[in-house]
Amino acid sequence: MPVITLPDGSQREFSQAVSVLDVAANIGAGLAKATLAGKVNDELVDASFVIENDATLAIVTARDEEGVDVIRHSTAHLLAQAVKQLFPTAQVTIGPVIDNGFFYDFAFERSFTPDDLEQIEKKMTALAEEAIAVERFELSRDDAVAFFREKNEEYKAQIIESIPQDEVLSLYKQGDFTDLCRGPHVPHTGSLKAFKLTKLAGAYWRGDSNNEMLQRVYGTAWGDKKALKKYLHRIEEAEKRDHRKISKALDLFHIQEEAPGMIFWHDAGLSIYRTIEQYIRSKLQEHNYVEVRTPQLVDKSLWEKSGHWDKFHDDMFTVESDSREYAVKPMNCPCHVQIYNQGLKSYRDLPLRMAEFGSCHRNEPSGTLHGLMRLRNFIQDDAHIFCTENQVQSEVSDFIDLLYEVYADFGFTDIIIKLSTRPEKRVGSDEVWDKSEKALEEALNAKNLDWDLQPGEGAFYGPKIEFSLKDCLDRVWQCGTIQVDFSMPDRLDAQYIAEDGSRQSPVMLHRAILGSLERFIGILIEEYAGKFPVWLAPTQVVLMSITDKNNEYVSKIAKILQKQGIRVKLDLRNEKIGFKIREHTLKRIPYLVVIGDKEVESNELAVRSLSGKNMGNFTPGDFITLLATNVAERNALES
RNA sequence: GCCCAUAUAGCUCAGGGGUAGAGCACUUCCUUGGUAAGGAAGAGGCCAUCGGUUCAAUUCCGAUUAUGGGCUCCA
Repeated sequence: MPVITLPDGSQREFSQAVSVLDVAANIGAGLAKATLAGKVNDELVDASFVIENDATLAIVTARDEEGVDVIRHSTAHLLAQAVKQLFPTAQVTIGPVIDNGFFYDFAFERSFTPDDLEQIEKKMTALAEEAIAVERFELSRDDAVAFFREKNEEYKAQIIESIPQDEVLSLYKQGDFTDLCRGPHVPHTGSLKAFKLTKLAGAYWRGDSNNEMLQRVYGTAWGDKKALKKYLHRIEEAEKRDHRKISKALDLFHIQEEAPGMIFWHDAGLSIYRTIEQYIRSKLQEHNYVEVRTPQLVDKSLWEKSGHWDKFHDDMFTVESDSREYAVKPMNCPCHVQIYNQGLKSYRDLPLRMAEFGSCHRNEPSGTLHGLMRLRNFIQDDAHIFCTENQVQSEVSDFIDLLYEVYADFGFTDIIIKLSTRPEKRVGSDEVWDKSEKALEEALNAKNLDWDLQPGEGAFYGPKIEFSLKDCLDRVWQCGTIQVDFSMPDRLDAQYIAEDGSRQSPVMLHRAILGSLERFIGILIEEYAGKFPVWLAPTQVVLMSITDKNNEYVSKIAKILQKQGIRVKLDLRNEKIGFKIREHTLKRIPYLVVIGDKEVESNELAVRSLSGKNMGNFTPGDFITLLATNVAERNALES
């Protein structure tokens, strides 16, 4: 006689064991129809799950986030069923739920084409309309292996073989298609009404690049058509923020075939670049860093000594000259140690914080290049902190504070933090790794920050914290980082004289706030959709004359503004004012100033914001104050 | 590096086995116009590169390079 407690606290008593669906039907026919799954005692189960004893139950429908995930998972199965029907020799592998959708990986003798994708989607729609029942059953591990081997599903069999033998596995059968799955799933395919296959891609079997490549089909699925449409629209809007598109429109930079992965910065783009660089420089000064500059080409022997050659020589550019081999620097740290090594250092010199806007080249694999986000040549706001072991914790802590201060100035609040610990291939003793990992972890915890652990993802010389930001399509890019390194100073003979007169190796902290300036600018462009705040905008003001009679006054005002360091452009063309406004609005200029006879007469400026608001007339002095305030406070543009 | 797709005017894109198309931008002329496109005329292309098929290739096929979407990698 189970008593079922519903989320609103009400209870229903049944005279015998009941399924989730039974309870839903008992509440109402409409709810029964909408039921996708249930949550019994907080555990997600199928709608067919039978409740024997007293339990709490929440009916899961497409209105619940979990319900939508069930739909996504079931749509992945629907995709696999459709593929198997259209291409019987294709083999299924895995098909998990991801953000906003799902994917399924297949092995097939030929590549799927975009036409296939259309066909598959049509077949899926047809199968969904049939409302095929989805039924769960169980098999022992060995029976499950035999089951899939018999169906020529070698990949599936292999997956199951890696599961412990004593486990009982659940399988889901819908018509002629059966898949291994933990579930839960929708009761029948008729619950799948709003999905779309989005892209084809390659993916390695078991995520290992030594394995063969499978074909991955991505899709999105939602509770109803409206939600699907909303999502597709959102993606469309996000794509408009793509930094490559905006940069073309705003004339910020270009890349060309002769220099893949390297940026030709145009004047407007470089203006943003330099504003950021200057800003960081002022922060470094505030936090007692020194700035240095080191060579682009350094003899191979230094990279051998630092350990980079061993691990990364394939990814380094080299130059030969006078029978010597040089490497174009992929990072700045070994060079910074060379500066540190000039002159004997005392513990009194530590911590020594050495910064460089260092231009680095890395021969990244061709398939990884991505606009400004992943390049072969980039400049980091790099620095190395040489300190004693006892100073590590406070240096890490101070750095995190500095990083948050800077990110806040750029308007970023959604910062993803990951702590990466020792990889398999590494240098240094376990004792040293223990110590460094603990130092990072404690610094994070002391600040109550949310972070994820990435075991085995650390650099070869030490653990690291990564600070990542998202682009317009929610792809995550690492920007800031701090890495503890007990090894390199030793390898490159860095030392200091301790209080007791002994020679000690300093600890080195590798750290960057923005990371690659290029990448950071890419993210900024997408974050702001090109509408840069005044302090960053390449052109802050455009002065426009109504007729050429006003040109002389406009030029005079321009000189006054320029003298205050304001980035001004003139538009004295023989065009209508509406035309000029449109053009500069499309160029995302923060302030447009209209100057006609009235303004010349009153010695004023008619100011219009990028958002189209008429801000009224200003005296030149008041307008300068307005700009100066916005720059000083790093205000975002008003919307 | 691997899988798939793409490459036509400065930009965004259409086209198609036999003189190459549009819109915007550009140039010239007219227009001096008060808050998101005034009008007219003109110029602009080795259709990414290299091969192959063909009487004929920008179009079909192959390779290369680059870009885009993923996968792997990212000191």
